[in-house]
This record gives sequence, C-alpha cells and structure tokens, in this order.
Amino acid sequence: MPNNSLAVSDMACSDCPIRHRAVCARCESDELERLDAIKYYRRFEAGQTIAWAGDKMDFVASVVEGVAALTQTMEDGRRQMVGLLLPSDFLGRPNRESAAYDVTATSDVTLCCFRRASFQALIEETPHVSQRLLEMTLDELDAAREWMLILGRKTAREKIASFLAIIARRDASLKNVGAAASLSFDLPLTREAMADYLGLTLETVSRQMSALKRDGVIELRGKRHIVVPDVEALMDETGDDTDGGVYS
Amino acid sequence: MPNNSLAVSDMACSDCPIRHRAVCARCESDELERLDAIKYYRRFEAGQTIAWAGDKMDFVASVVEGVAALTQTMEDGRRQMVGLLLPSDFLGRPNRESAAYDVTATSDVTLCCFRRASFQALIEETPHVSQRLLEMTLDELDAAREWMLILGRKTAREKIASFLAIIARRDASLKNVGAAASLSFDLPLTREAMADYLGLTLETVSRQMSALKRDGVIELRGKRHIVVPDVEALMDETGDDTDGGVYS
DNA sequence: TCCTCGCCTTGATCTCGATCAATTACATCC
DNA sequence: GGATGTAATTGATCGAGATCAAGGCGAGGA
Repeated sequence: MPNNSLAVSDMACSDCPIRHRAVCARCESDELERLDAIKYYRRFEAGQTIAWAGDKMDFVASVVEGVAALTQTMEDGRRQMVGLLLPSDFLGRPNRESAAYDVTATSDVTLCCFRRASFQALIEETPHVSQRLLEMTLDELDAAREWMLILGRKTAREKIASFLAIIARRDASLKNVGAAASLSFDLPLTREAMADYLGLTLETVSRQMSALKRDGVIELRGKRHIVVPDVEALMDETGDDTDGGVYS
Repeated sequence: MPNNSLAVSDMACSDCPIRHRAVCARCESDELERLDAIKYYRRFEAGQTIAWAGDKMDFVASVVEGVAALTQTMEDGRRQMVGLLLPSDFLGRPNRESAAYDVTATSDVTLCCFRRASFQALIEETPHVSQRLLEMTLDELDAAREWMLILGRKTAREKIASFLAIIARRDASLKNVGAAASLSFDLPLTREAMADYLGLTLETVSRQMSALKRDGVIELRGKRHIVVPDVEALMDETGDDTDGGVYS
C-alpha cells in the first residue's frame, strides 16, 4: 500500500494516475476521454534542458516521475532556482506561449504533456479543472512565500535545515507516510542545485551539511541519502515556529 | 483620462470599479448583483493590522485604494515581506479559513470585501470568476519568482534599483501611462518596509538610496517621492536582462 | 588495478551588508 | 517659536558567507 500509493484507486483510467490527481481529480469519463485525446508522454534525462526561457512552449504538463527545476539566470551567470517540480506538480502556464524560465531535468523525468491550445479549451469548458488549477497555483504561491522567507532572512544553516525539511515533507507525502520521529530520504539535487535553490554557493552548502552532520542533526549515507534521526531536532534548526502551525 | 483611469467605462455599475477589473471583468448583470449582495467596504489606517497570521478570515477582498503588505515573522523578530498588495490586487484565499500571513495596512487602505462563504459559492457556480482568479494568481506567482531572484542573488544596490523599477512599473500601469524616458512616483513604503521587502536592513536601504542619488540614477523630492530622470539608467542598475523581454 | 571525470569537501582570505551608535530632517502639537 | 517624536541618514566596526584554491572520494572504463 505505501509503495503504490500514487495510484488513485477509485479512478477507472489508471495509466496516468498523477494526471488525475493533478488536474482532473473530479473528472467524469467524457472529460477523461478529452484529456486522453490531447495527452502524450515525454522523457528527459538528468541534466537535459526541457525548455529555455523564451522558447515556444506548445504544451503544459504534469510531472509523473523525477524532478525538474525552473531557474532564472542573470547575464553574469548568477542563477536562482524559482521552482522545483516533483511528481504531481504542474508545469507551464495556460495562456502563455513561451517559457518564462529555464526548465531543466534535475533527474530523469517523465512528463505527461497536454497540447496547450486543447488544454486551454478544456479549461474554459470544464469549470472544475480551472478550480483545481487555482488550488494548485495557490499552493505553489504559498510555497513560494515560504521560500522567500528562507531566501531573505534565514542563515545558511537555517536554509539547509529548511530545505531538508521541505524535501522530507514532500517525500513523505509522495510516499503517503504520516509523521514519524525519524526519516530517511534521497536528495533530488546536487550541492550546486541546492545552492541555486537557497541563494548560497555550493561551498557554503557543503560546509553547512558537514556542520549538521557533525552536530548529529543528520546522517549521510553516501552523498545523496539523508537520515534524520530526530525530526524535532531538524525542525529546531529551521528557525520556523515550532508549533507546526498549518492553516487550512 | 490618465487620472481617472481606474474607472471601467463600459461597466454599468461604477461604485467599485476595481472589483470589476479584479474578479469580474466579464460579469453579466445578474452576477454583479450577486457580488453586490455580499460585498462591503472596510477602511484601515496606515500601520493598522488587518489580520494576524492564524486569525479567522471570514472575507476575501480587492484592494480599492492604498497599500497592504503580507509579512512573515520569525520568533526572534526577523521579518520578511512576502506580498505587497496595491489597488486591484486580491487579498485572501477562498477555501482557507484563517490568514496564513500577517496582513498590515502600509498606507490608509480601502478594501472591497466579499463574505468568504458566499464568494466561494460564486466561484463554484461562475466559471469565468475562477478563471480570472487563476490568471491573477499566476501573475502573482510570476511576481513572487522575480522577487525570489532579487532576494537570493542580487546585491543591495541591485535590490533597491529592482524595487524602484517594480514600483514604477506598477504605478505607471495604475495610472495607465505608457513607456516614458523619465518617471516620477511616490514610494508606498517606509525604509523599514522596503528592508522587509528586500531582505536587507533599513540602514542598508538608506545607504543605497543615497548612493543611487549621489550617482544621479534617482532624485529625491522629500523622503518618499522619487524622480527617475533616465529609466534606462535605472534598469541598468537592476542586473536584469536589458532587452525588456516580456513573455506573453 | 589504475586512470579519469564529476561531484563533493575543506582550507585561507576577503568583502559586502549587518550591527551598534549618533545625528539630522521633518511633521505635529503646544 | 520651541518641544516632542518618528523616520531617515551617516559613521565605525564586525562577521557570515563569498571567493579562490587545493584535495578527496567513488563510479565507470581501459
């Protein structure tokens, strides 16, 4: 049950479970058929560019598997990640012809794509799809605002701890596991990509990871696998309110 | 024409022009009546708190006049602004009962409020309202991503220049004026609020403002009024791509 | 087994913005 | 006009994180 948790058991169509969760949780069968008619899959290898800022984007997509990143680059090469797309996240903006950001595959990625024009028509004719997209976009905006606090006000150590907490949280929700005292997960990003996420240099990321390890907050199994023996201790390092305040 | 530009001339109902632009640009008269039935105005004075994070919010609203800010505060007092709401911006999240951020009036503010439960019902029954909200939310997400680049990678001087450019741009669009070589506008924020916006201290904000003034990039008329003699020169200070690339 | 190439870690030094501390400008009120 | 209080400016110093510079580690290939 935990491993196959992405399957949406009460949906008839099961070959693209993520899509239903993402944009069509309430679709009736005729709408599913419409989606099927305009959908296609694309795979990208780790490191590949999915689109450059300014490129024509004739599709929108759901991430089915893997991780993609949205980044902005300044002329002199300074880079900031502005979006991190994990499975079930949505990529692209209906109504926008070209990509506004560079989109790259951080790991091997599978996208479930929908032709943009057709998708746009679907939105206009299927109210609950735009309501669902609105909910998803509002969630993303909340995530962006949490991210802004991290970028603007947190120390390097707090940034790393917050990032690990965010990844752990997303990882747990993808695996459908509840709250636990200890956690274990893979980092979906290189040190350099973490630096781009957090507004740091890769050296600082590395140093702070080492410091958290030295202080027993995390353990490293290889370079990419993290064990958090005490989630509370990690949360204490984030600088966030401890009362787990989630406002529904 | 330029001054009264907020009026939406082809709308019959004119007592709340912003509302129509914000959530109901395509409303037919019966929908306008529904909106009228659940709307009411609230005024707040500069500095007043509209809601604390966690407070029950039984309304959503359009900003009619003035400026409001969303901020997050850490236990030790570090503060980060995560949203700046100018006239025609939307406040609150349908489907969310309590405020996720502190909301404060940065200047005297007039809100056009809609009872949340009724507004939610309206969304579900009026497709183009949720489509309009989706567009607005996507715009806000784009703004948040531009903001993230500023917070994560720009120098103090670039942050100030970028902020001035953003305010100038919004000011020009509120006044419906097109591109011009020189600009003149009021700052809607104190130096401290600018610091909270930009992830700086108020001293650094003040110093960089002085430096931009010394270098002739801006002129100060009093403490809050900015004159930009050469918009190109200001843009050069932002660190952004110069080719004004806007992707529709 | 050794080589190579990415990715990561660690060290030494420097710099930009934070911090601490006065002053100054300006509006309001008596 | 002088007193008061808030917002802004300016100066002196400090420190977290950037920068520059070597090394280390592990996977894949000859």
